[in-house]
Amino acid sequence: MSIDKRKNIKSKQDNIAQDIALKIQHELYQPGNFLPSEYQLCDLYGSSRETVRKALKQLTELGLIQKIRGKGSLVLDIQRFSFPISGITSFQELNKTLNMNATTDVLRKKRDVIPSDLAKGHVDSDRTALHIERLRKIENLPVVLDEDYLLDPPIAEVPDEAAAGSLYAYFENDLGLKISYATKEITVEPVSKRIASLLALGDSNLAVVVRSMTYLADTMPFQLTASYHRPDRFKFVDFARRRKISFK
Amino acid sequence: MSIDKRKNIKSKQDNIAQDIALKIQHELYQPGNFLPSEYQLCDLYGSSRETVRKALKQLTELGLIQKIRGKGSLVLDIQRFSFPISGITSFQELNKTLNMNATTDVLRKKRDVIPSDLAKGHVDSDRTALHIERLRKIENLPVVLDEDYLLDPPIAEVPDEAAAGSLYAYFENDLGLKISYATKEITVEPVSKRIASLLALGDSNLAVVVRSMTYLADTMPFQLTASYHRPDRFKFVDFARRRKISFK
DNA sequence: GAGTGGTCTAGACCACTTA
DNA sequence: AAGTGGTCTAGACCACTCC
Repeated sequence: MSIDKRKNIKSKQDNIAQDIALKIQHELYQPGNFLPSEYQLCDLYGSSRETVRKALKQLTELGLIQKIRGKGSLVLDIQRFSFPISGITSFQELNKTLNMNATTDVLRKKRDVIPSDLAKGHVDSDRTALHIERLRKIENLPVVLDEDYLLDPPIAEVPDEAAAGSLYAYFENDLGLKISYATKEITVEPVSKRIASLLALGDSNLAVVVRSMTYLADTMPFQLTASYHRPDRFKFVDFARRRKISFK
Repeated sequence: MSIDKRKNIKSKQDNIAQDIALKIQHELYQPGNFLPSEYQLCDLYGSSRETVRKALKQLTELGLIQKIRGKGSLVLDIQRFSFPISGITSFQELNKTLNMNATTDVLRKKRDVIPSDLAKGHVDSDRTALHIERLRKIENLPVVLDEDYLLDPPIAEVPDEAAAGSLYAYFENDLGLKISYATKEITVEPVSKRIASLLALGDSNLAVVVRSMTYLADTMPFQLTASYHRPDRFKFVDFARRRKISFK
């Protein structure tokens, strides 16, 4: 049994899932049609059925397919709404995926104390972190103000290019961090005059605030973020499955 | 089109997941501690390791645990947040889980044409559906106005008790429908005077609008919903994991 | 009855953590 | 070295759909 043990991080099931996902995206498999059966996929990828099924599970969670017993795996029509924005996806990744004409102004990159509304219940207050403030514009209109606070272990410094580009690419590819999960909270709140003016809110002072805390695979928190969105440009799209676990 | 009215029989992995979830909720397994190892859980539940692992996968997706290679499955501290509201959870289910003092006024239950902003891109316009309008109050304050449109196949009628209580319980337990997934979209928009007055918005006319489309396991859509939330009472909490699949 | 997905098993080998 | 989780396998049996 010759097994490929090069630096490929991805598992067999991940490669299968990625391959099918791309075929769906490029419409080799089209919405309303069924994927090849699991046994056929076993032949196609030279793997066992459980491995194929784990790959299909990922596509199911993403909302790309729906499995129907006795029939097959139906490709869903995901084109109608924007792509699964849910999960953990950075602005820069979205920009590339959706081909938005977006720019980023880095307004600040300094060590600051973490604001209490962000630190609350997550990390010690009084703790300092690398504060990166970025204004996102689309078609030259300000739409999002991101306030990131990066905790020192594990992030000591961030190059200017990474701040202007994709922080996540820098963390994952250059620092080798394993970003694992995040908690997110969306509210609508009045904001300071400074923020209102940066977002060009006009007479109103209401913004959509997305506060999130992002963790590494070893459960170490490394990023606290507050994103302030213009209400009229804010849109959150989600795909969700009904859970089988209930809490009584 | 026969509708399966049998009770859903839970699989072994579901029972294991449910059992561990309850033990976490009741702090038999506490945040910061590790669950018994997978092999120990095999003994405990008399099952194979893959089955135990599928159960743990569910808990991982829910954000209840984080698996760390070489160490074990760490129980996460989810208490700080409201419970995972993400997924598909009805107001009534939340009410029970969180012990809110909530009431529901059914304002309307009639067959209506589906509004175009909801039907758009999902179902044919001009199609009629059972329209249920409900005002949700917490501590006697209006917080959410739900506009539900239930498609006729598969939902012909809804008893008053179900409308006032939990629609989902009626669909799943009485009609035997298998609710499977939903797409959701959150925006902030100006609303009509009627809605503004029902929500007691005062001088403002901005509400948070959550539009969703819910589907059955056979991909048949059955529910279109627009929920109008008072901005100052709106809070969306989410747990998300980094996806391994990328779209280039 | 043939083909599909749903579940479960027992075992194997690997990578990582800890002592 | 022992214990943990990560992955993959080959096979089994079941439930459902469609002809």
